[in-house]
Amino acid sequence: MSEQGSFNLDQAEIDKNSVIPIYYQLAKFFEKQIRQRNLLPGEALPTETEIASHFGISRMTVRRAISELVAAGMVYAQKGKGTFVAMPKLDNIVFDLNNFYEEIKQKGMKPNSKLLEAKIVRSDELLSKRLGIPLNTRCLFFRIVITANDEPLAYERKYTVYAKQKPILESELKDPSLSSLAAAHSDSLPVSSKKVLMVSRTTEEESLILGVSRGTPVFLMVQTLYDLERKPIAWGLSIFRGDRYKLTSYDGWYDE
Amino acid sequence: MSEQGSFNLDQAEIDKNSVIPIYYQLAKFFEKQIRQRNLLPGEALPTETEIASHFGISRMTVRRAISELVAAGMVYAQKGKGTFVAMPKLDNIVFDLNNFYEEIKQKGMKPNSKLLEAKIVRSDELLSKRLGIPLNTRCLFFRIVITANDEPLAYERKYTVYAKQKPILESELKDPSLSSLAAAHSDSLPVSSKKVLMVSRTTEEESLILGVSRGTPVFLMVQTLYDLERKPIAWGLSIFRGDRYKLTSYDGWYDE
DNA sequence: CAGTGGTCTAGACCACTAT
DNA sequence: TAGTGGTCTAGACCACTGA
Repeated sequence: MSEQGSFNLDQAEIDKNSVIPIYYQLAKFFEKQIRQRNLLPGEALPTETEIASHFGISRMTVRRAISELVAAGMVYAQKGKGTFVAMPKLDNIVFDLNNFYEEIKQKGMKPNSKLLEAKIVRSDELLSKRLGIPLNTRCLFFRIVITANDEPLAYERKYTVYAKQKPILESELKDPSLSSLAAAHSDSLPVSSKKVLMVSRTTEEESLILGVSRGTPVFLMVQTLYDLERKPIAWGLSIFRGDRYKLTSYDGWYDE
Repeated sequence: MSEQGSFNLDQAEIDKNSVIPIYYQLAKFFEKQIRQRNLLPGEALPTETEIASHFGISRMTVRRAISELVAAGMVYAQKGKGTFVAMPKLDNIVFDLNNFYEEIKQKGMKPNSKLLEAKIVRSDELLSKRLGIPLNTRCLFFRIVITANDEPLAYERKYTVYAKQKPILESELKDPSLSSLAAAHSDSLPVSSKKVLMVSRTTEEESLILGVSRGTPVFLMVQTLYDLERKPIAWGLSIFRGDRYKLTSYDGWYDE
């Protein structure tokens, strides 16, 4: 008796001779069944032995498939009971602004970054404190504006210790990630990072560069990079226009 | 010849008769070695067969251990070459404000939430549009202030369709998550969620409630919950004081 | 070519759950 | 007790890498 809603193992098309691994095909099958609501939250999946014998595959392969779903948070397993479709976690608040460029592109806009300034500076008291370095240490200083369709979106200022005498390459400006800059120009490798997101208002300078009126609300992100010895080696400050930028996060399995 | 830095398989204390699974002990061992910098980014782990024979365990068990590290992003495997310690991803910008209460507690403060108002309203045009319901539908309306050490931190307004006639319980206010409210009071189950984080300035009302001057920059989070048919069933708006709240994100493996 | 990780099998024993 | 998921084994074959 396997009548859980409209779910049926026979709907699965598992090709044992495919180049695509069996466990992957199987995981995708269950994922699809859950997304299409043929398996509803709380319902039980067939048992591992049942699935294995149905497809004539090893139980270990079935387990590999199910563990993918467990990792994705779509099902949970209970020892001695069975495996069940999970309730989507809807109160996870996770904002991801990984692909700044990608996000802009996805909105059909043309991202670009413009270097305003790049120079070697001697660290003043504040910078020395932030980077944990002696006064007057040589540092690389960058100012960058990120635009979408030629409209300024973000303004970034970044500092990193300038130990090597390597020149600053044009290519480094295309995707101005602080960690690659620090890796290239500082003495040591960045291995950990701290980022803080705050709200703020634009200063006079920021307003001019972003083309907004003074005091406009903005996202302010401060990033500090550390080396193996837990010493800061780079520091950056990014201002994102609040009237143009927002973070979006989706939860749940039902996209359509 | 196994002389990768100060790393040595003999340092591992694997108890094959422990209740703790072997793969778990092994994964923790490698994790520790990486965190303690005995294995550095780019360095190779011993091969799977080497590890297996060293401890007298099956290669599958070794693979299970390593797959934990791969999932954690600490190592990556290359077919035909070997398994290597990864570079920490430092430009992932992932902000997580899951445990609002926990975060406040961790700072040694006393979190609390106070119900300002809870009533049944008839949906006006705007709310009807947001929730995709007819005009004048009965909705549950909440207003909550979250405080830390009696200082207001956030102000939340939440709406959900009020289909059942269940009374509003006091306990529902302790951890006022929109999804549990919607599950309890609307007709259907929330299965997906959209959250948008923006910056804004306080209105007159918000300023009074949060005890800040008008126009103070704030985080503004809007959450919409959807049911299985992709219809919105709840809507909430949260204002976080920008002068008291910030989002922090750490990357990398080296905590100390 | 030998060595690596990726997949898969057909068993096994265990702890746990429900009856 | 019977059935479940969790762990583990000792093999196997494959595709890929580098010399």
